[in-house]
Amino acid sequence: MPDASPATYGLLGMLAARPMTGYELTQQVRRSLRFVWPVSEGHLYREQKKLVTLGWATVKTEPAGRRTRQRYAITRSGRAALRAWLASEPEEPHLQIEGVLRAFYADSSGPEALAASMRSTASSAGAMLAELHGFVDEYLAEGGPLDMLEDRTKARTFAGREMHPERLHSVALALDVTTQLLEVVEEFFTRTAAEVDNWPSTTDAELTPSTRARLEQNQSRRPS
Amino acid sequence: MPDASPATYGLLGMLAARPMTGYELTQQVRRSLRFVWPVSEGHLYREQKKLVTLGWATVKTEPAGRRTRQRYAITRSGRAALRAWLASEPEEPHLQIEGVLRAFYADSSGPEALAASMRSTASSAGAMLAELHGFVDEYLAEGGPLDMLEDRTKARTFAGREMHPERLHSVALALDVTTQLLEVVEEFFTRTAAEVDNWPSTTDAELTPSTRARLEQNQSRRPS
DNA sequence: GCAATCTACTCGCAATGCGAGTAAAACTCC
DNA sequence: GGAGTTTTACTCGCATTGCGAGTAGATTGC
Repeated sequence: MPDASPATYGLLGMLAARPMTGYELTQQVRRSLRFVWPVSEGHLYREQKKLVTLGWATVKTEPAGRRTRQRYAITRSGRAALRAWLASEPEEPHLQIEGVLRAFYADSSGPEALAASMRSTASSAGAMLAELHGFVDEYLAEGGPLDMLEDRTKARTFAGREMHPERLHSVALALDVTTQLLEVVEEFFTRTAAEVDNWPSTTDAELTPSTRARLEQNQSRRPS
Repeated sequence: MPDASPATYGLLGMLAARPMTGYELTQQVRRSLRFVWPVSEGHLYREQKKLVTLGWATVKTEPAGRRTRQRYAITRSGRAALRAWLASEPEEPHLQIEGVLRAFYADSSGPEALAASMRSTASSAGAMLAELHGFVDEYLAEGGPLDMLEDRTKARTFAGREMHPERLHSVALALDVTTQLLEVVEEFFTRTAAEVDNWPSTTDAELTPSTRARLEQNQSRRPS
C-alpha cells in the first residue's frame, strides 16, 4: 500500500469540492494550491492514480472528442481519510527561500551580487503576491463568492467558473497567511537591497552599527 | 558530472568559513542551515562527496582514535563556484507549511481540528523562533562576535566555539528575515486559532462578516 | 562497570522532481 | 480555409532527494 503524503491530501481536498478530470486537477494545483503546497506536474498524475489504489477516489474514462480523459471522484472513504488527516498533527513548517540562503553566505561575494539576488527574490514574491491579489479581488467582486454567501445572488458561477462559496472561509485563511508571508519577503528584500547598495563590502567593519541595530531590534521585538 | 543544487552550495558555503569534517558539516546544518535550507542527513553526506568529485573541495582521512573521519576543505575553484552561484538568479521562494494546507481545506472538517492544527503549527514556529532567539542572544552577548567586531576583545572563540565575526553581517540578514517570517506564522496561527474556537462550523454563513473583513483588510494592506 | 548518548558515518528503497515526448483538439491570423 | 500556435490531456524515464535502519567505536554519567 503506497503512503499518503500532504500532496495526496492536497489532491483529495480538491476532489472533495467536486469531481474533476486529471487535467483539471493539475490546473487547479497550478492555479492556487501551488502557493500552499507545490508539487511537480508529473507527480500529480502519479498521485491521482494513487488515490484510486487507496480507494479514496474512483476514475471514469470519459470521451473527449476522439480522445478520452479521466474523471476522478472522491469516495466515502476518501472523505473519511481527508477528515482523519485534518485531525492529525501537521509537520514543521518548511521555508525554502534561495534568496535567504544567498544572504546567509553573502560574505563570500560582494554587495552587488547580494543586492541583485535580493531584488530578484523581492520581485518573485511580488509576482506571487499579484496573483494572490487577483484572488482577493475576485472573491470580493460583485457577483463573486462573497456575494453568494451574503445571498445577494443565487448564481453559483462567476467569471465562467464554478464557485464554492462554502469553502471561502477556509480559503481566505490560507490566502491571508500566504499573503502576509510573501509581503514580509517582498518588503524585507526590497528594503534591504536598497541598504546593501551603500555597503562598501559584505564584511566591512563599518557595517557593525547597522548589524548591531538589526540584532537589537530583532531582540526587542521578542515578546516576554 | 553531477549537478550542483542549492544544498551543494549550502555545504560549500560552510566550508568557505573553515575546513570541517563530514560530521561537523551535518551538525552545522542541523544547527543553523536547517532554518534556511533544510536537507536530509543522508543526503548531506552524498553532497560532501559530490563537492570532491566537482573539484570544489578536498578530503583528507584523518585518525580519530581507532576510527577515521573525513576532513573537507574548500578549493580555489570551490570559492569561484560559490561566488558564481551567488551572482546567479535565485529561484522562486518555496513555502511548505502543512498548517496552511490544512487551513485551506478546513471546510472538510470541523473547527476543533482546524484550531488544533493551527496551535500545533504555531508552537512549531515558536520552537523554531526560540532557537533563533538563542542565536541573537549569543551574537549580542558580551565577548560574542559583535564585541569581536567592535574590537573590544581579541578572542576568536566564544562559548567554546570558533566564531566568524566577519560573517556576522550576512548571517544577521538571514536570521532577520527568517525570524520575521516565523513570527508571522506564530502570530497568525495563534490569533486565528483563538478566533476559530468560536466558530460554529467551518462553513457557517455566520462567518461571512469575518471573512469579508479578512479579505478587505488584505486588500487594503496592498500598496498602490 | 554498564547503559545511554555521542561521534561518524553507510546503505537501500521509496518518494519526488524535471524535462521530454505524444497526439488530438481548438483557436488565430491572413 | 489552411497553416501555425496554443491548449487539452496526459505518459515516461532518469536523476535527485528523503527517510529510516544499521554499524560500530568513543565518551559520559551514575
